[in-house]
Amino acid sequence: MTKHELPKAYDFKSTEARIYAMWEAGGYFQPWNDPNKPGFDPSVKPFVITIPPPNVTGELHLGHAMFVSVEDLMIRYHRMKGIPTLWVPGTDHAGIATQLMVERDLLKNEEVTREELGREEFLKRTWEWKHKYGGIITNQIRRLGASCDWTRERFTLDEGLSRAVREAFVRLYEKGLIYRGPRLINWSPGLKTAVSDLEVEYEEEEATLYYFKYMIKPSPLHPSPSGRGEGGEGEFIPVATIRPETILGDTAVAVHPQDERYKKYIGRTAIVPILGREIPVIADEYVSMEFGTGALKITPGHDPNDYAIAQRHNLPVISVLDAEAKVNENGGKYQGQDRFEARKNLWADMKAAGLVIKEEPYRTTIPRSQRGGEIVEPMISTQWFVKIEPLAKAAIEAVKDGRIRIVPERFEKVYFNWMENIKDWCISRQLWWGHRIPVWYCPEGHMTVAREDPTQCAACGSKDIHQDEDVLDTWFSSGLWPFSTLGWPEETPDYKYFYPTSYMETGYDILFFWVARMIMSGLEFTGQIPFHTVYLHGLVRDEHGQKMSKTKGNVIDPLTVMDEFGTDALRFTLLVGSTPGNDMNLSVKKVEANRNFANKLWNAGRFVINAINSLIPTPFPEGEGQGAMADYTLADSWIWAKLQQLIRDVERQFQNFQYGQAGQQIYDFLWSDFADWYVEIAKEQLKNEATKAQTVETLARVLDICLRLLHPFTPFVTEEIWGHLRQSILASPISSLASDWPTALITAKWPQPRPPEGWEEAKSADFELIQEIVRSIRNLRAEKNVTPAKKIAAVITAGNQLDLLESQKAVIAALAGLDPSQTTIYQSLQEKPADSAILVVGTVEIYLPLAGMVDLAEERARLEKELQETEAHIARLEKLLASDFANKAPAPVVQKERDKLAAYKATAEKIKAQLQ
RNA sequence: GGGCGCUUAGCUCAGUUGGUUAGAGCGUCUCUCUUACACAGAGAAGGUCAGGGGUUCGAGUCCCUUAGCGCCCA
Repeated sequence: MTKHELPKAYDFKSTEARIYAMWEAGGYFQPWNDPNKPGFDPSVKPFVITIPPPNVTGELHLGHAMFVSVEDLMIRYHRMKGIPTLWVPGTDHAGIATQLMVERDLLKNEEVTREELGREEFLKRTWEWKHKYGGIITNQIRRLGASCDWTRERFTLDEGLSRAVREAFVRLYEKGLIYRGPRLINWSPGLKTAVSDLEVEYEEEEATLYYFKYMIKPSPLHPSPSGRGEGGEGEFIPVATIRPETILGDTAVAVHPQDERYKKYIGRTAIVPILGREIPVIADEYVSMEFGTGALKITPGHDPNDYAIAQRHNLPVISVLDAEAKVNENGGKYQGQDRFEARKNLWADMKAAGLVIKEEPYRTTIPRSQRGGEIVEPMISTQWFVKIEPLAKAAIEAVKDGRIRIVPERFEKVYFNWMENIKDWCISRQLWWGHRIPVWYCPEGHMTVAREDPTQCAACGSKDIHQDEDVLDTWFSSGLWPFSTLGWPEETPDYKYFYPTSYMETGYDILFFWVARMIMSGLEFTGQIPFHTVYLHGLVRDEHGQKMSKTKGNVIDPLTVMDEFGTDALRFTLLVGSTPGNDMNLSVKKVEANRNFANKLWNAGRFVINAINSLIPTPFPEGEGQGAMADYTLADSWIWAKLQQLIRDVERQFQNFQYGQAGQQIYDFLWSDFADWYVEIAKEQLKNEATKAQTVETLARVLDICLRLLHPFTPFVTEEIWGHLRQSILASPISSLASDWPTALITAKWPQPRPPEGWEEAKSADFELIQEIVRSIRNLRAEKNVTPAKKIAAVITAGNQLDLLESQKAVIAALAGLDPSQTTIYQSLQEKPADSAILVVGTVEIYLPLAGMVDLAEERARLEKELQETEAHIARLEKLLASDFANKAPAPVVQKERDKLAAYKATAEKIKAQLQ
């Protein structure tokens, strides 16, 4: 038996990797009830989370650290409760991000573009890239302590998941819920692909509003007001636009039907500047008379609102831009020019032609690509879409009827609002990295949509078929994640047992991207909800609430933080500093404080372990130290009662998703109650052979439970200490204490509260009196600058608390720095000691003879001040109790106030007597 | 324009069925290297809980309203 000394400070660097390897090797991350193994019991309900898959080529940021911390906490909690627990890890292929990264790399290192390389070669390179860098993020997630089942790790481009994607696509197609056609979509000219509505971000920016004349074609039917010429010469409608280049695609000018200024032009013909194309002037209620000039140019090919108007009026749709956002053949002499160049040139030409009215600065929202950052161009393009309404309807229902609960609840409203206004989802992307759309075309124009790659056209049998060039939106595959990772569409044992999953935990910023789509897909494809609870955490910001960004330079790298303070410190900070759905501000200072907490825990552990090791290895008599209350000291009883309350509180907080609150309470208990009070008293109790054994046992039990409660928050340090604790106990006379403990804390049982036994309140009240006495003495010592090392004498009158104080004399003396041999306790005194400072705590009076340090006048002043405060309380409480409060408030509440009043009155009496 | 959130100590934040002296960490000030821990211990200062109104015996907590900040959707 070796009892090597533990280091003075917790060394996370030498601990974390070793502990993680131990867990993984021990198979602890796998569910104990596994449908693929013998002895499986299908009747036991599992707890399951599928990880929100990070980008395979991504690197760890605080968003990852947050979700891993929260999910690992949920998983560890349920695992310790004895529930078969599965956390499925994995990554997604992140079509755009990954493709961009590989393209950039190719250009830099080999000076080739993907087009030069060709699709097949490019994909080969991208897979190479994935194999090389794909493990980075998962290893970083391991570093966070994630207890996920790595044997079930998935990737969205895996064979199985690809089959799921195909199955999903084909099923939707067969149901008529997928269609292909030209529609106005968001085009990213930088990425040269369509993106979905969600991938466009709108930001208010400085822009220019260009005012110009839409000339009305002269007409003999409408004589000119000036009376000159054939009529109408020089007439125009003033129009304003942010994007003059779209003039090239105008197919109408619209005015409000009631607008007196322009009514007369309705039905006439306007002339597109420079191009000279003739277009109608139409009336539409949509036009706002107040905005701009009150007249609107209609460009259905490049504006969603205009597109809607065009559909109402059967206007033609003209596209004037190509895939790179350069003007196409419809743009006349501007063909080939970039959209912004064309804007400049066209405007100059219009100016020359006298069509320009003015320009003015204007603030407006500009749509930008979430990925590339360039201005997104609404364009007509042939794409694949999911007809989303029927899916959304079912998804709304699932939340409305409570089958799915969103935490915090307010996000249900956000969810409904989005779902109810949802638009068809553009799922095709003009990328190469992703799931290629399973549709083949033949020269006859037939489409073959198939689960397996076909060899001929399903309609005409032509062998001359080619697959659609596009791939699917990455979110299409991640929407299937909760079930595709479990084997769907196969009815695998995993799928049958672990699906539906339990929680979906992620940031609120991807409620729509993911959670909504997962719910829709889950209901559609599996006929079941994919999870019953959605827990949304907030975003991590810097310490002043600013969004972290590279340009601001305020990014906190979780890896750096972990290097400096340890994983547990970071996890604890993220978990305790946040509340569900609310953003949190993270500062390195906080992480440092929690590093200190881990160290505090470590040292409390060290103390307990040393105490256990100091026990003489002779077993106690049978039955001793097994809960015979009479043997326990007041402090033992108190800490035990406090601990039971803590277990109850923490359990309640976990049930309500109040993890931060739970963590805070454990922190407070460990530091303030256990370390500051109980451990200090234990030091005294350990000196006494009569109380030593029970003290060691209490220390061990309380620490054990603390470690268990804390384990989901700070898994490494707790596992490490618990291991040492267990070893020490097993090698000690109290070995029976740990006889049913497993070998690792990760699977130790979650503490169960004991029902209160009735004595708790009285013991706690007694102990609190002792605490108050100690505090008041310490307070006075500090005030009088008595050095901590100096032991002083005391005379205490205890009144009816004589027995209590006698029994706690050693405790009071030790904690307050009294000399026990010079500390005397009486029920009452005829004559009060001279030259003493006097403290009054309820009915207890404490005389501290501080020769030479007590100034009588000063003492009087101090007591008078105390009396004043006490009397203020008495006055307040008497007023309160004389009011309606006494009749209307619940009896226990009133009684509590009455008791307080009585205590204050007693104190006041004592002080008054002292002042006489 | 619609919706949501936030505003509590110098800073960052807790405070979920309303219970009457509002808490923590960091920072500040005193004292102490007391044999678990100076990544610590003991003590102190610091808040009319954004403003106004209401409900209630009682409001940081519930309702209305104003202001500032932030987010989402259009």
